[in-house]
Amino acid sequence: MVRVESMRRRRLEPDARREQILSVAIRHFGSRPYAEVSTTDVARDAGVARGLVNHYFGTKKDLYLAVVRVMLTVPEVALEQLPDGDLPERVDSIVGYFLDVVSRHSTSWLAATGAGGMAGDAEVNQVIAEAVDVAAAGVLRAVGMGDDPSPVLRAMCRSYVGLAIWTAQEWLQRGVLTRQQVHALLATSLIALVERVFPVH
Amino acid sequence: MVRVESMRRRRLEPDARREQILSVAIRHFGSRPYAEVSTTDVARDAGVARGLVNHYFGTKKDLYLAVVRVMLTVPEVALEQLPDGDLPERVDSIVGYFLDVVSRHSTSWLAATGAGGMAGDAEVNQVIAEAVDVAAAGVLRAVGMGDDPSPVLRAMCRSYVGLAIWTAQEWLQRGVLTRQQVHALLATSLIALVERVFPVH
DNA sequence: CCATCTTATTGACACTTCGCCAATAGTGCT
DNA sequence: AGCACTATTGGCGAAGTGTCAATAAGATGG
Repeated sequence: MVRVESMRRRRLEPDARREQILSVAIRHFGSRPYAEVSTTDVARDAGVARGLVNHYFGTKKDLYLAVVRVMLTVPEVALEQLPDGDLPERVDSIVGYFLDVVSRHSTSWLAATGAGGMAGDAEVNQVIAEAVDVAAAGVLRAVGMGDDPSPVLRAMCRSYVGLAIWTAQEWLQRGVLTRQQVHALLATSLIALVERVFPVH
Repeated sequence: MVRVESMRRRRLEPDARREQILSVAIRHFGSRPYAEVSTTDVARDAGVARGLVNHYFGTKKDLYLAVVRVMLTVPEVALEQLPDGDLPERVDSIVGYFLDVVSRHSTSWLAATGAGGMAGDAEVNQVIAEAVDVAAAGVLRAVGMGDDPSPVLRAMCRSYVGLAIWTAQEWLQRGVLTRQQVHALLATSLIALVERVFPVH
């Protein structure tokens, strides 16, 4: 039952060890809220003394921040793809791509955007806010208004990203909406914003 | 420096004591995330032994649940007011009322919907979900679709409530949008949903 | 192949917070 | 005044976290 590897101390390159601990932490924080994950759990599953976790990541919150950063970098790269065509097509494309990414990494993504038990903390909020900002910029680019957008426009787009996040959570956690319905809701909402709200400001 | 009242033990009716502790807890949880509030803080500010907090509310999470429940009951009653007129008027009315309530109780309300550091917890999520459900029902009633709504319709309306919450946070915390702009965004979004998404399903 | 040096890793200590419970002491009643 | 009820206290034990000197794994040089 006891792993043979744990019988003897094993020395790894700092980068490798850090990566290993991080992956274990991702698995834990992705499946249970912040308060229910102890650094002892992470250390045990990594086959490592608890002190080493602090040595590499500092405090527990710092470890969580590293985890959230990894979880949120996935959606960011997804928005780099720029579609062509008229507005409805581009909106369809960006919404579809968003739903693809979200459904593929559902558990970790839900945990990250839900800020599994650390919402309200200043640093965590900032990391999430930055990711939302990147997503909002991607949306603006997709609808053809990405060139030097005003702060107001960017703020409104952040609100739309909030709608997308909420709707995705509603979709994946409750399971009463179909993907088509979610897609329709997000697409028509975005079109309405672009046509009837953004131009005024 | 030392309060005279604390020199001598003071005996209160259970209801009164519970109410007093709860109000102190609301003030603390409303201004700081969950993890940064200790039951010792609450007990000290209430002029009471820490054990008494547990005696009245059980665990710390239970205390937080009681706080969130109080914070979220305010918006609920606000949605009971039913306006008359055509769709744009009714939408304007419900959005305006929502923004009134939110801005009036901004700090506590933001802390509650942001789940100040306890998101991901099952019980906390359920309390918030119930409040969102009530709000969604109010929105459906306001737009004249409140009679026996389908689960799909209710789910979509929960998404809209999510947009409203998110936008309100953007408005009150970042301060880049004006109230008029927030109002316009939420009103036209709701109208678009009612006219172009809800009918299909 | 052994001695030495670097540093990744450990284990324990101090501190904080939380839930629990027997002991204590207000407060009304006789 | 004395008594009974129970609101309230204070301390104990468990769990978690951050820190740091001590340890040993593995590379390096002779």
